[in-house]
Amino acid sequence: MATGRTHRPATRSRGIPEATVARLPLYLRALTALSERSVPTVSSEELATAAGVNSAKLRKDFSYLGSYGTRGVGYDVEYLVYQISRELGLTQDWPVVIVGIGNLGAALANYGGFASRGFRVAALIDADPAMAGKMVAGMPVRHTDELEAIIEDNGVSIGVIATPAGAAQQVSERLIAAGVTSILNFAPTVLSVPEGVDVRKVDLSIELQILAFHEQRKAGEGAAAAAEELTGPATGTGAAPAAAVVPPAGRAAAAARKGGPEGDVPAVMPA
Amino acid sequence: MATGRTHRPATRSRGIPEATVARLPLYLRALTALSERSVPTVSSEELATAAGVNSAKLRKDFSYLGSYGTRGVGYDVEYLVYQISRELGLTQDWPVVIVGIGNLGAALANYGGFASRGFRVAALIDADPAMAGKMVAGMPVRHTDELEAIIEDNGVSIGVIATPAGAAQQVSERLIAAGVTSILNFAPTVLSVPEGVDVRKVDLSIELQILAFHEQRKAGEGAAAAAEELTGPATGTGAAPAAAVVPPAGRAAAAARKGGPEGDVPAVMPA
DNA sequence: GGTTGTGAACATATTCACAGCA
DNA sequence: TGCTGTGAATATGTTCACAACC
Repeated sequence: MATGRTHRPATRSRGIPEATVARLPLYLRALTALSERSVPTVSSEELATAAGVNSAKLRKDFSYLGSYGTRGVGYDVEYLVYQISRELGLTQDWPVVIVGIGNLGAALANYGGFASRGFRVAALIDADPAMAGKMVAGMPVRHTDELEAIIEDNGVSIGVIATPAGAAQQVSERLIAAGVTSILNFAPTVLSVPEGVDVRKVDLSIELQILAFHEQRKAGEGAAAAAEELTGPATGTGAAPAAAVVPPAGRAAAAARKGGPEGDVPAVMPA
Repeated sequence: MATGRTHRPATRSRGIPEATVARLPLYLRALTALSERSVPTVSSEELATAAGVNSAKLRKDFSYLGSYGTRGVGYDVEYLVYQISRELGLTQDWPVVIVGIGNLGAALANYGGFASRGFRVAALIDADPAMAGKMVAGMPVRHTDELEAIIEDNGVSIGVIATPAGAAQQVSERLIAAGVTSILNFAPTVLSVPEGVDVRKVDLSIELQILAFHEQRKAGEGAAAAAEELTGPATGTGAAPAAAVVPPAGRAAAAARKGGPEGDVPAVMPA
């Protein structure tokens, strides 16, 4: 997901595991809710439930930050909120720009969670001259021509791309050239960026496809097992020399058998 | 991420690794682009570059699907498109409902990739009576009262939640009661759902926080290393009995030293 | 020669289970 | 007694490197 920042020596235990980092915001949200209800302390069990993880994982995650709990008691809510915020870099606030103010860009601009926790929308930018000057979420939309100036003037290091796929790569290049080093990409494209720039992507259709995969499994249950029988015992733990799951002759047959309900299934078979 | 579907025997090698499933849509997209350019075959190296992964990983991923390549040649693009589509369950089309037609819901409804690859928006649903009947993305918005009927009539098994956080849990319960078994949740809440229901979440502020974490690291570089010196050698591979990284006395000091630039840093320390 | 498919090595992440401390 | 913090065990994921094959 993150593109740059990959081949660090890894030895020397510096740094928190990526999987842990990805969960810290979850804990922070749960803790903030507790804090608002003035709950003073919380056990790993309770907090884990609220965050939707299991308690051993949570304790291990926290252990990477340091020993912030009290045995027999639990964690001090306020203190933990502070420590996690600090770890995530949310005690400073980060100006961000949103590029591409269509439906999605507007939704992001209006998103409350944006402004609250450490982030501030510095500018909304769109390539359409007709959009320039229009107010969205209480801010004027600015034209792409100003992109570089906006980033430099505001010291923006995080950019959000909500443009159509075709524009995303070029936008990312301009953002990076102007000083942005982290990008959140909503466009359905693989961005290619230089070493040291982090990219995270959010992709609706990928998420849906993953759900469809599991959904299909649920529906298939017995059917899938039956199909498996046809092709041999699926090589348990890999004992046999791993014959292809579907033998070459069976490929075309299997594909042909399955005439998709939609007309868009390619009928092309390999030569 | 996926909530249900966790404790399957795991033995017996059934199924494709989750990490692989998550990349299949990426490959599919890259392959579709090649297909549109009428490229007949592609090597693992080329395809991996297009999808933004490395080629060994891609080959291993494909090996879980079966032996679909030709040594010395590469993969047949059309054939692979078909195989991956089938594996993901995209040869059938999935009716989905979008609940919560605010800015985000509208953005999702308008999202092209939605309709194209195997998914069809069956209905847009909103709780606001004033929204009912309004046209969004060429479809009339329908009121929440109709939710159950819509799901049953259309055989919807995938629901997208784009409501405010407060409404999400209740909406998910109604969706599930009506027959939905997969949910894509855009609301910043942990949904609690019964066994067998898959939930994936997309959360803007989590993504931003993860970026901020890395961004802070970049800025801190030397500073972080220096801070580390103050607290001891960070227990290499865990030889010492793992003393707390910051000793109890140092905690308050460390926290106090770091006066956040913003005024919203909680000054509360644990008793 | 070129490229796949995959064991084996390595790396990361999760879970267990319990010692250690309040 | 209750709950944290963490080694050790396990599970999952990635990468290497090369035999098998076209």
